[in-house]
Amino acid sequence: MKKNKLSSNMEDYLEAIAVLKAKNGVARVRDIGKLLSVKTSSVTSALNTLSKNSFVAHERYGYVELTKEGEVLAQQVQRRHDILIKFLTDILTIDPKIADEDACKMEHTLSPQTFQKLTKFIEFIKTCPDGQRPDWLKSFDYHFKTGRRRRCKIRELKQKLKML
Amino acid sequence: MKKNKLSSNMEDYLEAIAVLKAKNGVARVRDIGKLLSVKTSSVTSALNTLSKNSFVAHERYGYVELTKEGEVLAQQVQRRHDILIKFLTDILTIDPKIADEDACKMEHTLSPQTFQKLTKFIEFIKTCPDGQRPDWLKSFDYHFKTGRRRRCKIRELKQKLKML
DNA sequence: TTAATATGTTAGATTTATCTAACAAATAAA
DNA sequence: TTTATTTGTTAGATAAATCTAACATATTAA
Repeated sequence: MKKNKLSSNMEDYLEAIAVLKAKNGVARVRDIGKLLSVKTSSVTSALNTLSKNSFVAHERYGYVELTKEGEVLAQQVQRRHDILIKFLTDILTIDPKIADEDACKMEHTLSPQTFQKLTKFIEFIKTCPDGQRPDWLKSFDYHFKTGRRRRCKIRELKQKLKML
Repeated sequence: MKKNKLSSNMEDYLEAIAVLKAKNGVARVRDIGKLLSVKTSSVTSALNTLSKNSFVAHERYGYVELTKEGEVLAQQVQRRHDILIKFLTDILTIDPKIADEDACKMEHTLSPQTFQKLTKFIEFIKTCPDGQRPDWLKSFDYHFKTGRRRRCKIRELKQKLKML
């Protein structure tokens, strides 16, 4: 009983299970519910669906385990979440809590192409060495706060050259 | 019977109505259904909900009209859609069709803070004048395609200065 | 102007995700 | 080891969004 595409909701449960295992060593129904802000009965219900599709292994009253497949999928979701968080916090400087909420909304549905380009874009902007070329992030921060642009080093250097 | 917060789904219907009115002058049930890829019965059902909440005015077998409130909300959604499209196509150079799909997924739920920062960010990057400071978009495109960075004008100018 | 076609509506079923309330099992405390 | 508390499950209800199929109204064409 496999499925190639889980709902955003089911992906959320997988992700929550992975997060809890990483944090506490085990994932319990109660904690999954707390993390996702749903009642435990909703968790049980979701786990039944995920079990039928072989993404989790769960016996009554036991801890929740991810299958190999479940783990792979959870990791994919987490990777996408991380990319989004990085963009939102490091580049747009969104508050961490809001960034996390926004990332949760996007992580399930955005196209692979967008994730790929976004990854490259982040890497491109963040590895921009200060001094060697202008520091985009600082420039953007300055622009966001003041509405103005920072002084342009290239132009100034060109001026100097001319004067010599 | 007002509501302060419509579901993403209902916002989609409002947006579709606005798009059709702009394009064809009128919005018909059939065309709304086509645009959103749902059956006309689903549209009728949605219009009932929107009517009850005073976002549309719709009499049986007639054209669909937005109320003042509906129009305001539709415009807000469209504005958010445009911001996202601009970022995805102009900066990340995502294919227009995919960009549109992705924008549709984000436009209803992202935080105001993210939209605000994103708007500024786009403006900041796009008004970067070529020659005066490095053209970020071209540099990113080069980096995305080759994995390398373009030559650094500042460093070269500094070298020249030293040599003199 | 009637018949054919297109469009819109209604009723009722289905799916997904949630909830409450009653119950069952496991764990902790007395 | 009983009792109390916490945790997990089940059954059944609810809400949103969709669908199909039958029907109603408009529009177009003969």
